[in-house]
Amino acid sequence: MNNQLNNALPSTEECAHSLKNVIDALYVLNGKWKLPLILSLVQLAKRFNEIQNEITGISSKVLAKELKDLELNGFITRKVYPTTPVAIIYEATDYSKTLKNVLRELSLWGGQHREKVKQSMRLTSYSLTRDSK
Amino acid sequence: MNNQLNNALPSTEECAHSLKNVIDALYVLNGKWKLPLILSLVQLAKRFNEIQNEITGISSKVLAKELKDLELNGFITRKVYPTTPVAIIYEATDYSKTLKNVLRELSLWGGQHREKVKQSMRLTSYSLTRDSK
DNA sequence: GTACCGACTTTCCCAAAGGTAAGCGCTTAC
DNA sequence: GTAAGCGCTTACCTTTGGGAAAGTCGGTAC
Repeated sequence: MNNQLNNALPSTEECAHSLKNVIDALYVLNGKWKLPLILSLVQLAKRFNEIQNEITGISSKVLAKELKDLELNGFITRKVYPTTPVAIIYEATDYSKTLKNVLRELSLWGGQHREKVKQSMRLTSYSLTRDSK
Repeated sequence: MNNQLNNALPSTEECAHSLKNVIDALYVLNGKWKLPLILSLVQLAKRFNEIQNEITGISSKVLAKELKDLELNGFITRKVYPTTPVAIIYEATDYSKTLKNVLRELSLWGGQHREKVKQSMRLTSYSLTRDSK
């Protein structure tokens, strides 16, 4: 028993578990677009073209494939509203919403990270201008 | 001003920001192995073969490439200890540690997700045995 | 001097991800 | 009846990821 207090160092098994958990999570959330898509639809249900406008850079082919994938895995539902013309709305399921904390932390980190990259870019271009003169 | 209280609905720009943040984050954390590797090394600095034993499934080629990548991006450092024989230890930088919250949430979610998948597998195999009889 | 370990590198190969561009079936607008 | 918008699909191609297996280079142990 090397775990006398609850906040002692995590045991080896706990580490292995969290490693396995992360690997399992990434298995379904793999690729460039799944998390951005889920985030976009958790914020607001949208139609195909609206998504494509928001997530700049994704092609219709890839978007269609990713949406199918997300639906199969229970993250979103595709709803057809019989208006004229029909409106096809993709909306996040409750299961998607269990990712909220993950998305929040990832967004926070992404913001900080961009700042850090900007910093180092400034330094790089500074040393470049100095070196090239 | 549609934001009378701090906890009002997030504005459109805020949504767009968080989307951009997540996309930027995934740009450096892409692939199957980066987050698992960072997690493993944040828990404890290790040598090459130790990592390969912990992250089962990764080949030495891919591991070498990912480690180089992570070093270039400032997530880990490669330290050579002049013992005999030399020990090469990969350790997480402080910058890696800024990912702690992301990793914790991802691990938590991964654990829940595995439970959910197990559940649905049980249901599927039940209906399969019923259908096939 | 031969065999083994650690830390890779190299080669070869395959599959999946993803980009580009065009097209299609339907419907409404003009 | 022609054009435009929506929600895709298809075909083609390049890039990337990644697995298997063998090789390499400097140790050290015997």
